[in-house]
Amino acid sequence: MPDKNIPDIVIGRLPIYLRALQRMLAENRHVTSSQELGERLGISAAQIRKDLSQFGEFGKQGTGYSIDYLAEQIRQILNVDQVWDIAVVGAGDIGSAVARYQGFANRGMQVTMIFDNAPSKIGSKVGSFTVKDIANLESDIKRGGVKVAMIATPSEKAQEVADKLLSAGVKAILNYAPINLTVTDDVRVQYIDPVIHLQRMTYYL
Amino acid sequence: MPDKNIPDIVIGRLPIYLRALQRMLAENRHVTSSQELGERLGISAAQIRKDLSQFGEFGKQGTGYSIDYLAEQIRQILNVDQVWDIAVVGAGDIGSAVARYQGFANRGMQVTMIFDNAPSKIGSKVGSFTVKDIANLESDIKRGGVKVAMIATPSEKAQEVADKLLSAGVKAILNYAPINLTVTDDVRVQYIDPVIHLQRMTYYL
DNA sequence: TAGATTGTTAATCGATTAACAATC
DNA sequence: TAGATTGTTAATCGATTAACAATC
Repeated sequence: MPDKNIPDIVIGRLPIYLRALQRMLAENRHVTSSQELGERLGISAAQIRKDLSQFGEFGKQGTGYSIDYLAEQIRQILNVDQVWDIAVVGAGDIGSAVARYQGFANRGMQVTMIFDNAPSKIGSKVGSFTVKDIANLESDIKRGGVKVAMIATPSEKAQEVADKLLSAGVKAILNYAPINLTVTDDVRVQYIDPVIHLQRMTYYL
Repeated sequence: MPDKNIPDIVIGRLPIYLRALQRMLAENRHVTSSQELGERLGISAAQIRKDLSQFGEFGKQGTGYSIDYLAEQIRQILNVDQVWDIAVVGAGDIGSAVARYQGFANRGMQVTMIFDNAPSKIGSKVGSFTVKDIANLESDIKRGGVKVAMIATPSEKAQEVADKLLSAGVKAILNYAPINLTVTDDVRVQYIDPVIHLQRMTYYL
């Protein structure tokens, strides 16, 4: 069954499973079980088995899952058995940190370009990248065939940037600006706002 | 009813509502409705009314919600009508970006200290902060009465840092290291890993 | 008053868990 | 074989939505 409309909440857990599996591999582990994985992640074993069963049968009764094999299967499901090029828009503190971030390696992502609109930044170096002029955003992204972008501009510019990204063909946006974006429904948006996470915790303090 | 065990998923939406309300205020708006808010956020009006009704009656039939008043109520619920001091651990790209981040202002959070273990960084400046020695983490955090921290260290150090934070009395941790933390259950943890968000989107591409 | 929108109830929908036969 | 763990079904649990009386 290639695609029987999997709940998005299940898709959301797959990257978590994958990250844990890659961590286990780094610890030189080769086999795991839904129970062990669940304990590490604070998720029930039944839920992990149910989630995985949406996509196929990846385990063996009695022994569990081959970590290598399961990781590879999840990578294929998530389309991260390839490497996605990412454009970063905004070369301030956050954009620069993200462009230099080492954590994309081996996880199917790589930053390939970074844009800003400030003359003082255009042409300067951020890590190994030369900051590009945001005026060329659409043509550069189109030429590069880039489908994934991260917005790290001030809130006021974020929607405008998003509109340009869409017309350049971007289909997935990770938005660091603390504002909701309006996009066409063939485009995915995810949000990272540390304050949202922090406020969610202070309720309990 | 001060506390009838509100679902965590409801708590998780309150910061989103608050952010949208503050945005509306910045646009000089003074009244809104569950319908308008829902359209902006992609959430049903019924859900917003249901969520809010868990905490009290904040609206007026026929006219909707006073944005100012509702924002203030949500701030009180989330305990962000005060300002929480935050300790940042790790003065690399991410820790430095977070320490300098302007987005905490008026949202109940402020960074007050940043730590690292590298002699080359200790004593140097990150924004207006002088990087402190991680060796003094426990005593500095205890003395400051800090309850909220962000971890921006390499994955290998994150659990060790978390342990120290707990013994220093920290009760809420926002973890940027791509690894699951184990903590006692009086402590809240939230995670930010851009790759998790990106992989969640590439499934659909 | 007429129109609009809340707060809340009941119905629906969807997600999680428990349990177990199958089988490695 | 005996023990362990999967994949899956059915039962439970919880969250969302629809609908509407109350009322501004």
